[in-house]
Amino acid sequence: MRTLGHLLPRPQPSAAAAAAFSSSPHTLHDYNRLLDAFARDGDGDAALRVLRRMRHSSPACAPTAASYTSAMSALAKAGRPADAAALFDDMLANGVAPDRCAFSFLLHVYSSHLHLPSAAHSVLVWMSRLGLPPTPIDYADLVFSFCRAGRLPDALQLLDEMRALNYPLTLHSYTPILQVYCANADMQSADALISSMRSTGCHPDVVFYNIYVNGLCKVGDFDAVQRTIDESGRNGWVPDAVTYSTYIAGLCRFGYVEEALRQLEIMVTMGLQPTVVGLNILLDYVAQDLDMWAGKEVLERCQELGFVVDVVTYNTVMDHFCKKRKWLRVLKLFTDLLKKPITPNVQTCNIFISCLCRAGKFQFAKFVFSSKGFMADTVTCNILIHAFYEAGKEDELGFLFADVNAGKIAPDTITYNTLVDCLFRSGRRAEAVNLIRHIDDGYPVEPVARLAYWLVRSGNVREALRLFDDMLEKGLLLDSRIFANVIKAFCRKGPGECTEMLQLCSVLDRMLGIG
DNA sequence: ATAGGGTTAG
Repeated sequence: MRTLGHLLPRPQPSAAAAAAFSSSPHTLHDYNRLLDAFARDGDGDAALRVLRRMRHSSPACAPTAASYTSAMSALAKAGRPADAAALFDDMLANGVAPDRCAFSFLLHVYSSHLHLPSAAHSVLVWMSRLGLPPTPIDYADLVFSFCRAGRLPDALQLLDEMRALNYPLTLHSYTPILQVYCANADMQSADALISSMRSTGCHPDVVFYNIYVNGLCKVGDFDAVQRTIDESGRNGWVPDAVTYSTYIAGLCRFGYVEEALRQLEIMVTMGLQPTVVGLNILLDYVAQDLDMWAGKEVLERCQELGFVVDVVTYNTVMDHFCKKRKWLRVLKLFTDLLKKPITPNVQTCNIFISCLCRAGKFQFAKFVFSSKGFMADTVTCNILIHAFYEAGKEDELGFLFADVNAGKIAPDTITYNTLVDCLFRSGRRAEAVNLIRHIDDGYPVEPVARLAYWLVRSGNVREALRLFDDMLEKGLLLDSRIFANVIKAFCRKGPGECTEMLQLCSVLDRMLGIG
């Protein structure tokens, strides 16, 4: 293995780009088809170029609302939703009247991409006033957006407005509401929602019930799950692979692995294949309890049963072998994976690097890190720091910090936490303090809290106080997590109880600015 | 034909 270049997905050449070069569009229809293709590809720049060309070619071919909407779609798909929203303003400035689709798309961008439900709501009001009635999808988009923003009352009010306008309430408007109830483990409200829907003739479908089943699983009410599945025929829906996969994953999470495997059999005899995701969760949990690795290779068994596996399946299994210190298994899986039409992702490489470090193969880990085509990310960085410190090889980390200093890898909170822990464990107290003092964002809470813990535990209370004083002087507030760690550290010093209550109290007074 | 449903690395 000389290069890992083939590990990374290559950007696909744009079909639309090819079309653009092979034939020169002249009519509006041609241009709009081209824009549609760029929208599918998510090529925002190309779409903007087409718009410019339409305006400036001779004879000019003025873009219509449909042209702008396609270009907005291309920008949104390219991860540039703000540019998409700005293009709507361009359209207005160019005297093009937006049609219903343009408004709908703007609403979608505000609600789903920019997470601005209030802005999306004003689009809804705006288009309604212009006599362009919002579609059920627009309403569902907006309900979803309110719910995701944690604004359930606004979402419910929107449903009331729809009822007042005699607007048909679709399943898609109810689904986000159910999600909120389930996320809050409020299954009573979920039940009430379902009965009120049924009474108005809106019957939930599989997806809706799958969300409901997921909610029941989260609270561990498996009797209700079984009941829901048993009554499905009467309620006009058919459980699918996701229903069972959700059920099975839920059972696994509560440790009912035997029952999970039983449900897997039921599911297979019903002619349903587990979804990849469901299979991955199952493998993840089963691996912890049963020693099913010892016998037959699990992935081979999965393939015999015709189960579809993906990169996450491989990652999951590799990680479990790695934790069980079966290095050769991991290596075999990794090389098997490279032979398959499955593309490894960053996680695959990170699991592999983590495995190499645990196995003590630091040179190999470094080699993979610097292989062409392997893009190290923050997690890679954190794995390496932890592993090299653990092995007392921190002096060899230069290769990593070179990339961090060059801005190729951005450290995050976990990086700083890890560094604080590692520096302290290797007796480099001053370096740990220095690190935290010089982070660009300025004293991030978690690393500071960790540092405070270490300082107090190692008897350097004065050093901790100096740190807090500096923070207070800079106008920073001491987060409750910092207080919690200081208290924890003091109370850990003596067996059972805090032996230095007076000192703790005076430190807390100082932190509160009352000492 | 179209929106909404589970998962992996530190």
